[in-house]
Amino acid sequence: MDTTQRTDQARSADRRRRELLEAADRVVLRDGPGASMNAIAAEAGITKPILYRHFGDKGGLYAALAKRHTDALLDSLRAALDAPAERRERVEQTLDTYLAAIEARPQVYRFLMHPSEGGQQTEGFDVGKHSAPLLRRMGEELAHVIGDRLDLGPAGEQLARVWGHGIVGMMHAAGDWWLGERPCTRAELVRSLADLLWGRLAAAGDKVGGPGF
Amino acid sequence: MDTTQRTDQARSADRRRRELLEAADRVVLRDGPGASMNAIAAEAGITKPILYRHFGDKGGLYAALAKRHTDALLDSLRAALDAPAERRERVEQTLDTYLAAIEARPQVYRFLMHPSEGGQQTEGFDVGKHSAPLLRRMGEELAHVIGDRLDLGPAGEQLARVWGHGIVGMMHAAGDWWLGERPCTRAELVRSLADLLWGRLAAAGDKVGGPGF
DNA sequence: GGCTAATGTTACCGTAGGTAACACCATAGT
DNA sequence: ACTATGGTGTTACCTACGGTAACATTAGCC
Repeated sequence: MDTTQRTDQARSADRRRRELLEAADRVVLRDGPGASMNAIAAEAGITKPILYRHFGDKGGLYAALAKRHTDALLDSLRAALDAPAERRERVEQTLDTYLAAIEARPQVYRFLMHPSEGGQQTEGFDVGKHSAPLLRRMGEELAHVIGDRLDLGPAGEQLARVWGHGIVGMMHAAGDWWLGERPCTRAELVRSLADLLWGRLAAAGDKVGGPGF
Repeated sequence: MDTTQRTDQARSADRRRRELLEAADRVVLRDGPGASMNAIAAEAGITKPILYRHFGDKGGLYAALAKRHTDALLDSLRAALDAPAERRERVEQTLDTYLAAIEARPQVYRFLMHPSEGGQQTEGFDVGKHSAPLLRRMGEELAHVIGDRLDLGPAGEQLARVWGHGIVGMMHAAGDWWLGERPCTRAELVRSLADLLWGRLAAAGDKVGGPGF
């Protein structure tokens, strides 16, 4: 039958695709985001044109690769965001989940955050099109949760989006810096960031003798 | 004399270097971060090897280019950070200064934030080495200001650093998203972010009937 | 058997980063 | 005046990578 045939083919192609993605994963984890298509093909035991048939171009491959990890991380974050606990606890859990993930697999993190892509064709200057999609997705996700659960008045929807992206950016930048310098434990970092979100910056006192802040 | 000679040569080389950087600037602003060394050389009216003699490699050129813009932006931010006003006002001024800068010249911003470099030589996986240096420098700068002026107790130094990088990340991510979607005015964005830093997330009430947050 | 289609290959192209080797021209030293 | 030096500039080349065209090979279906 036509449909079963197409289904079979699709299933086979999907399996192959998964295998290729796993090979690509290994190479990217080993060689970093600069991994070449040749290297990936070699790891998969095949040659370049096959990769191109499956993924179109390097951007396609990397997008597929990123989607897997992004989805996985987003699932973890959703779980933390939905845990039954009070707000502060939940915020800390979410921060910790993210930081634990990037700590456990810095290569994956680096790959996701530094796409280094951006086909430079004719487009005039599409800022925003090139930012790491993971950050955007996390920001939107968080915005959704905030907007759903918090009563923020008339402009609450917009406020939630700003906060979603802002908090994600805070988490990301702090995590990136922390991963590089390791100046404190993960728990301390989580506490510090939660303190920041809880307004401790605004509440802190000026240093005696200082010019004030 | 030897010294005067070397000074003369150095002065000439410096002038040339500045000219080359200005040409590179024009090309990068026109063609985006993917601008080729050939294109830059052509714009400067010379050929590639000269660029390489002056800057070593593309990373060197881009680093020099980035340093100019980064220094300029940091100066603006320092001014806002040092303005005579109360804390909230100063925070808003700083946020606004940054956002006005990226709004005025998105190409420069895009270039600074997306180095897209990372010479893929043998290095094993230096996470943090590849993050945009601008973010790091802004984070350190802010950390310094916070640590200098706020009384944050015994672990204040470390807290200030976390907050510095965190706040800069928040500003960056929110700005990046805002620049792409333009969902509100700059002033509204500034207010929303300042509200977030002032603990409004922690203070907001749960939505009626929701699962709480 | 013969058609189609997927899977695989080799061999190639264009472009970009980077370099080697050579030419030009000023100035300094003798 | 004649050379040596050092900066400026060139052409021509190498390598590596993304991407593609054209050609084998094998499997299933009529």
